[in-house]
Amino acid sequence: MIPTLVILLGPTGVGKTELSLRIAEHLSSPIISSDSRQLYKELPIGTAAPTAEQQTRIKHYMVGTLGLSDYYSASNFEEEVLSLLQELYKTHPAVVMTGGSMMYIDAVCKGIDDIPTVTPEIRNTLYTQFEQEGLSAILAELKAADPLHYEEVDRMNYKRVIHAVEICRQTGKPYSSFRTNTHKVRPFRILKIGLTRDREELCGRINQRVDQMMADGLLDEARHVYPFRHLNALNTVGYKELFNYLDGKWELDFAIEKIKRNSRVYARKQMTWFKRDPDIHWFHPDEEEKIMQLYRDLQ
RNA sequence: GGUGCCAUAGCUCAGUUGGUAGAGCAAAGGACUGAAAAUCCUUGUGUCCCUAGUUCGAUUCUUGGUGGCACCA
Repeated sequence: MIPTLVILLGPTGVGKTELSLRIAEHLSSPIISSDSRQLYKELPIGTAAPTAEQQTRIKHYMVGTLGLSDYYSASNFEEEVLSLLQELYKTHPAVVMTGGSMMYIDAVCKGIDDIPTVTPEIRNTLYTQFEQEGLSAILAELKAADPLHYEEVDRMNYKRVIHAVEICRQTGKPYSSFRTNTHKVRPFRILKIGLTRDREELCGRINQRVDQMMADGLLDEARHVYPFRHLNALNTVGYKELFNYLDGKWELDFAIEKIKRNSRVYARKQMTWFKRDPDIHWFHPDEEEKIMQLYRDLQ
């Protein structure tokens, strides 16, 4: 009997958490979060992480496990979730995973190439160079060290360009030589459930949820992590806007409006990513019965 | 009531020495392999507030309105 990974995915605010609890109850399954920001234990409100009450109802994994300055990546997530699943499948025929971090989901489903982790020294050196000399010098280095990737990469996207050069410097080999583009085979079945709502409905929910977060104390949460605001973990919708308020640059109402807008922008980006995945079965979050039926049909 | 300033894309504004206009944000679409709620790319026709004039031609100058803001009463 091949175990199943039931993945509930969709844009932020669509209603994944609520539905995941019910689906997990039907399947007697724990829940793995595939959300790159719910991992941080200091951000429960702004990331709409499952509440203590919800976590009592269903055992959750990959929530609140990291400190803000901990290094983490999609590859770490892949590795951690795969070994977690191996354990869970000993006692559960199906496990639910839910969250909207597109790349993390893909890392679990397809795997990502084995690329070394960049040392902080190399990263810092390159970013200093980027600030002083601009991107063109780094692009020139990439062209020499990895002409193949130079042709392929989005040369306007400094993060991608710099990362490729980081790998070249660190390994002495071209970045492209690490990219095998292979789709790893998993020892479990994957059922991808996409949740969607029409735009107006989704926007309404996002706005309402942001107001609720503020009522729940998001501002205090942001204030609490404010000293660490330059960390990547805090380059996050809901926090970066409130930091501008705390810096005295924005009015509070304006910051809240921005959080709503940026959440909508994020939701759209998520949909762009998900749309191209033909394996996703799309449902409205209310269609719990249909989703369960699809699961049963697969067994 | 008087004087001055302003009225341009959904929003904030730039600009046209008179030849019907452009940035940022938003919006829409897209990319995405170890920082991904990140990062990046593409897409801008709008009675240039209304009216009358000057002019070959006015969104741009002039007259008179209307609305907003500021100051003076």
